[in-house]
Amino acid sequence: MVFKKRLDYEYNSFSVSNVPRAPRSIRRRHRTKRTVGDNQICAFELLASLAGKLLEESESSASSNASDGRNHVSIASAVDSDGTTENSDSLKEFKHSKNHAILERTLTKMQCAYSEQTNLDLKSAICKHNVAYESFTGNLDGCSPNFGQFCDGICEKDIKREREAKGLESGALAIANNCPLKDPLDLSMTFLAPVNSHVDVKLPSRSDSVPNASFSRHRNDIKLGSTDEDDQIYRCNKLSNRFKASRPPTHIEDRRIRKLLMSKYWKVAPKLKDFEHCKADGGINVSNSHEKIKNENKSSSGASHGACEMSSLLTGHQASHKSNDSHVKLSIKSFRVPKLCIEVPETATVGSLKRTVMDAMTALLGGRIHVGVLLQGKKVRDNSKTLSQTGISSEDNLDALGFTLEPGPLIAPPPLCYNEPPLLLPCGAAPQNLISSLTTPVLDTKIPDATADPPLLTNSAKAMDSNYKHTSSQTDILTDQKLSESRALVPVPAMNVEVLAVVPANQKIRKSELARRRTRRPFSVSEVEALVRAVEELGTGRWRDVKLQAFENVDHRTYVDLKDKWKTLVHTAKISPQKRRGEPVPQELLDRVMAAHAYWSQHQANKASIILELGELQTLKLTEIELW
DNA sequence: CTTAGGG
DNA sequence: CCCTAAG
Repeated sequence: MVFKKRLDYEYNSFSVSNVPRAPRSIRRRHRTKRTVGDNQICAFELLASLAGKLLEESESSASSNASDGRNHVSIASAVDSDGTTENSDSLKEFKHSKNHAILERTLTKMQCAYSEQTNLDLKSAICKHNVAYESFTGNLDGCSPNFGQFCDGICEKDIKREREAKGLESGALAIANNCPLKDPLDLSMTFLAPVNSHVDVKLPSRSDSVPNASFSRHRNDIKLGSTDEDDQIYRCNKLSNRFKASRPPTHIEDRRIRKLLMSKYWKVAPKLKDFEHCKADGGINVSNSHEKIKNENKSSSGASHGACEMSSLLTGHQASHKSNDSHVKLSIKSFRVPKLCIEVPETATVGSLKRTVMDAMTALLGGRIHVGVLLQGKKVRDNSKTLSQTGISSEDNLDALGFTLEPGPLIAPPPLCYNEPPLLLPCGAAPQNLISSLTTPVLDTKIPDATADPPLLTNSAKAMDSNYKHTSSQTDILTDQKLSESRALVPVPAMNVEVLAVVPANQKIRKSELARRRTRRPFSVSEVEALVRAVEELGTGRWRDVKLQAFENVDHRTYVDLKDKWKTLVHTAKISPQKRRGEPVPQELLDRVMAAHAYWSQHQANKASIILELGELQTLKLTEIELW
């Protein structure tokens, strides 16, 4: 190839190629240590994936699942708190998916159980079952990078510790945990997300309604576990094996996963109708049980009016009282996060699971969510009225005050968080994925740093094993579950159409972009300069080398990116300045681009012409000589 | 994995 | 930027 030819070519005692390529093996070794950023597949991606998968699954129905013998791990975060019988009905539907990992079964169980205690007091229910909550923060205001700000210490382990709402000053919406984390197997998940609402509220996650299962999150981690007292179904044996990661996940792996998810599960268009109605307190249901969703819809009651109530409901228990200074203080103790069922292949990595959950949650919370106010069950639509005029200041009415999370316009959630690793945790804590482990707290994985590779897939097999042991010792059900190959994550949104919009499943959303497209990162002039210099030296056929030489430590610039950029640079240089867009590239650089382009083009065609070329391309010549 | 190109 | 064929 051209490349080799160049190596052989010498002119005036210097080789054309100033940097001979090392043997592949060596180069590879070198590369292995390189990390590729962009691993953090944001929540939305996950969601998208889930949604797609879910939809597909729902159509293909459970039969396929059962028959193919594949096992999936399903995670449900909560059950509706307002005990309506529909829950039980819908829950039954879960049973058909026998192939699902125990977790799902557990969940089902829990749900059923839950339905029986519909009107359980939130507090009592939670405490009774020792459901623990941890919280993480998220930005409801459209997926801002802040989403990743999962602060430690946000967790509230005691209801009494709930902080007082700070009036209308804070724009944060917080979900706090009311119970101590007593059971390591908690599945509850709590969110602490800043929102634009002008009320600082704490919301216990939906877990409040799900006594048996909960997602708990420790320091940015969500733990999965079952608290089922009778049978600790949550067996991680198998799972642990599956999640073993012999090596850190590579960029490629991530992409593979994404590819799989995207290609396989996005094809089936979701039948939104099936999800049109959802419980008033509904949420995103990720599950492959189509029927279940239908049932829920059927039975759903309050959801019919308005797309809004469906998504999430700040569940009651808002304690409020009128202060002396005529301020209305509200303390929303719980915020229901819609049920979140996630199904992932047994072979999925922990990292992918984390991302899946993250995506699901992000999609849920990341959309343009609006806050609705309910008074006496009625929606207060007039934003201009004062609280007192509305009656919200009335002591009597405060108890009847409710908040809802309403899906905004059918707009894809802001992409911000997609690519920006949620890991940019301001808290200073090591960035971590939402869910650090499926098993016990022991699993907490360390996530290197925001810029490092996604920790998602970095769990060491060892750690996993140990964790698993821990878990398995308590339960062994998953043992016979063979989580076979996998399938992509299947998100099954079970909410109204509007809510669905929040999920990437909505076809109106550029699924591809939402799901996997990396964030656009325009090259800066300095980057272009570096690229040009490298290409001048190395030519246009050695992108890997260019990458190594000029962008070695810039993870988000792959050699393909560089190649593409060069392509565009050449194009840019050819078109009139008026047609150029973006940050203007100095003409000087463009000239060099053209020179190098012409130069290396010639070389490719005829290496012998290099002498002539050198004579003509002074800039290039100088650069090369200098480097040589 | 890299390259090279089309999308 | 993505995706893919090719090597």
